[in-house]
Amino acid sequence: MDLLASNPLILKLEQFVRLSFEEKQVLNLAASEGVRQIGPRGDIIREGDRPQTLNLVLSGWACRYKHLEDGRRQIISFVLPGDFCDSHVFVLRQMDHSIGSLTPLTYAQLPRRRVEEITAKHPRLNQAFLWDALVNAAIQREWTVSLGQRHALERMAHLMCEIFLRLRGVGQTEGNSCDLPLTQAGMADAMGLSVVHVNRTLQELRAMKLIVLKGRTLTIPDLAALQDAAQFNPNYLHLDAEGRHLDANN
Amino acid sequence: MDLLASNPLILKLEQFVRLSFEEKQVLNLAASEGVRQIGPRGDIIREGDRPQTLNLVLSGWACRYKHLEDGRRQIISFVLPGDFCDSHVFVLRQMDHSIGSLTPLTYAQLPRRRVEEITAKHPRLNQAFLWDALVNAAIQREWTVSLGQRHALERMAHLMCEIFLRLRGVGQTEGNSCDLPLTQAGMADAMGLSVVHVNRTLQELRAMKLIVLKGRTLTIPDLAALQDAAQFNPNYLHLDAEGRHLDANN
DNA sequence: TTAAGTGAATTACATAGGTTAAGACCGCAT
DNA sequence: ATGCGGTCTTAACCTATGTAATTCACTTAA
Repeated sequence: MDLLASNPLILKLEQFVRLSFEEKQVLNLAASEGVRQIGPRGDIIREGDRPQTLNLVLSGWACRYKHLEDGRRQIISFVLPGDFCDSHVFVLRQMDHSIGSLTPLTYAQLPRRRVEEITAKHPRLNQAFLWDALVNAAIQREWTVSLGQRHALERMAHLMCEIFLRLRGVGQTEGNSCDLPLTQAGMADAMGLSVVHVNRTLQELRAMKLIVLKGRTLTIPDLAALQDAAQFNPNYLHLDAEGRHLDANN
Repeated sequence: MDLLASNPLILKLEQFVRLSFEEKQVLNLAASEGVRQIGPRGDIIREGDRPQTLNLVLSGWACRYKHLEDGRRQIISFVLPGDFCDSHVFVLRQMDHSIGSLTPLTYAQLPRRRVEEITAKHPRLNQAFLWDALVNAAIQREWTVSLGQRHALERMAHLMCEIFLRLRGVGQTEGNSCDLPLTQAGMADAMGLSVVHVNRTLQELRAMKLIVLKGRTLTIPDLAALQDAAQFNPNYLHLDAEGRHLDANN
C-alpha cells in the first residue's frame, strides 16, 4: 500500500504545516494499524456511545448526524478522507451525535493510548491536529450561516464549493471534477431542504451551467462562477498560503 | 472585587472538574488583569483581524456573527459570561467571523504568553479549557440541527432552554428567570427568521404559557414543558454529573 | 425474465415564513 | 414639553419551500 504518497491525513495537514519525514512516518504507521472496513449506511458510532478509540477515515465518506424524535434527521457535517471521526472525544462522556457511513468506508481505529503517545512526542503534529479541529469548527460555523441565511440555490452552491475544496486538499479531485456520493435525500438532510426542492435546485444549477452532476461525479466548469452564486468566501477553510509558516526543520 | 465567589469562568469549569484553590487563584488573577469595558453594539474583534490576545467575558453578552455581502447577517453563537471570545485563535491566521457586544461588556484581555503559561503549568486547567471548547463545538452542532430541522416555534423554545441552562451554569439565573438582553431583531439574526416571524412566534409561546418575556427578563414557568415543545435534549451541553470525575486532590 | 427496490424527476397543491407598511409605545436628548 | 430613534406589534399580501403522489430508469436477485 503506497500510503506514503496518498495518506489523506498527511495531505490535509501539509496544507497547514510542512511535516518532517519522521512525522509522516508516524502518521502512516498510525493509519496502517487497526484498519477496518464497513459498507454504506452503517454506523461507526452512535449517540450515547463512549468510544475508547479515535477513528481516522482513510477512504470513503461518512457523516455526523442527529435524529429528532419524530424522524426528522439533520446531517451535521461530512467526514471525508483524512478526517477524524471523533477528535478529543475522550474528554467528553458520551457522543452527542452519531456518525454513519455514506459509502463503503475504510478507517483506522487508533486506541486512546496511541493518540496520546503521538501528541505527546510530536508537538508539531499536536499543533496540526489542533489546526484541523479549529478548521472543523469554522466549517460548522459556516454551515450555521448557510442554514440560517442562504437560500436553497446559494446553499447548494456553497456546499459544493466547500466539498470540492476540501477534497482537493486531500488529493481527491481530478481537474474540476470530484466524487459526490450523495443521494438527493442525503443532500436534503444536510441542507435542511426537502428532497423535491433539492431536485428543483439541482436542475436550476444545471440550467445555469454552474454544475454538471452525472451519477456520483460532480464537475464544476467554472469554480469562480459557482462561488459567486454561493457568496462563497474560502477564508473559513484557512488554507491561506501564509499558514505554511511552521516549516519543519528538514 | 469578590471574584472568588463570582468568577463565571470558574463556575462554568467546575461543572466539569472540581478545581483546587490554587487553580482558582490562577483563573482569578487572569480575570483581573487587563480588564476592559465596552458599550453595546461594539465590535471586540472583526473578521480578518489577527488577534494576539485572548478575551474572556466577565459580564454582559456578546455574539459571534457574520455578514453576507448583501447585508444579511447571521449570529453564529452567543458569548456569555465565562466564555472565551476566541479560544485557540493563535493557531489560525485570521478571524473568519466577528465578535460584537450585545450589552455593555466587561472582559479580560489575556496576552498570548499568559495563556500559554497557564495551560503549560496547570494541566487540569488545560483539560478544562479543552472540555469547554468541545462543549462549544457541540452547541454549534445543535444550532445546525435547529436551523436545519426545527420549525420556528421549536427553534425559539430550544434557544431559550439552551440559554437558560448555560446561564444557570454560571450563576446568572434567579429561580426560573434570567436575563435575555436581545432585541427581536437579534433573535431573528440568530434563528434565521424575520423579525415579524420572531414576533409572531414569541406571541405564540406566550399564549401557550411556555414563557414570560417582559423587558429583558425571561421567565420559564415550566422548564420541562418548554423542553418538550423544543424537543430539547440537554445531553449536548455535557453537564452530566458523571463528568465530575476529575477531582482535584485538595 | 420478472419482481422488487432504490434513486431521480415532475406535477399539483398547501403552508410556513418572508416582505412591506403603518401605528403604538418608550426612553432620551434638547 | 417636544421631537426623535429604536423597538414592538399588527395587518395584508406574497413566495420559497414543503407534501403527496406518480412515473421512469436502473440495479440486483431469484
